Amino acid sequence: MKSFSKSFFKKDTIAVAKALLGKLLIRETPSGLIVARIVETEAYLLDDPASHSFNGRTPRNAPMFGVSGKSYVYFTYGMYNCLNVTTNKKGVGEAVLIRALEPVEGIEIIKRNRGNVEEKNLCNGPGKLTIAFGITKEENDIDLLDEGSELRLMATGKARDFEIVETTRVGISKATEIQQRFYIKRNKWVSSK
DNA sequence: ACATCGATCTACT
DNA sequence: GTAGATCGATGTA
Repeated sequence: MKSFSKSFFKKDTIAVAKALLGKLLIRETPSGLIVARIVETEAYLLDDPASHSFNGRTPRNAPMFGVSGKSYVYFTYGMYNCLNVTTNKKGVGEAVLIRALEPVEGIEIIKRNRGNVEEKNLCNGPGKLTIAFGITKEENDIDLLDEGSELRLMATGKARDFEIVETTRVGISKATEIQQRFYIKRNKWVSSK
């Protein structure tokens, strides 16, 4: 494993959304470490009507307009949280939504957090993976590149060994034609929809 | 004050 | 495999 360079997330958001596939999300919990591989992402750009940042900066989406490489956690459906990684320069409101994870380590903790669900359903959706990782608005706007963070990202140091599928995004009512959802081809941990 | 937005689970077929 | 039920936060008027 190796850390990311700060500049990694300043690249254009679509490139980051693709580059995040195969990278590791790490969570420190009181009961131990959880590690999972990112297998599905979506890019949300500044000029995108489906993006929270489309109508400008507000208290909720402020992390998207801050520096890159931080978390943006938002609450949806009155019961779920979703995790994004901020991208691009300060002042440019863009982010990548993490949609699905493949458990690598700490799967017993994930199972305890998720309750009685099938193994493949543990982290195959943005609301599911935040439950699995115990992520709430407490984890909003934290530095995902700092090794001291309880939630952080790591690169693997390995070359990419999978193909990326590009398709339309899930669960949005605007800009549904934009193909900015990316996932690892033939990976069984990708969300079903 | 009110309209808009969206992920998951359950129960059933 | 799928239809239906579930709610609160947000932003604008």
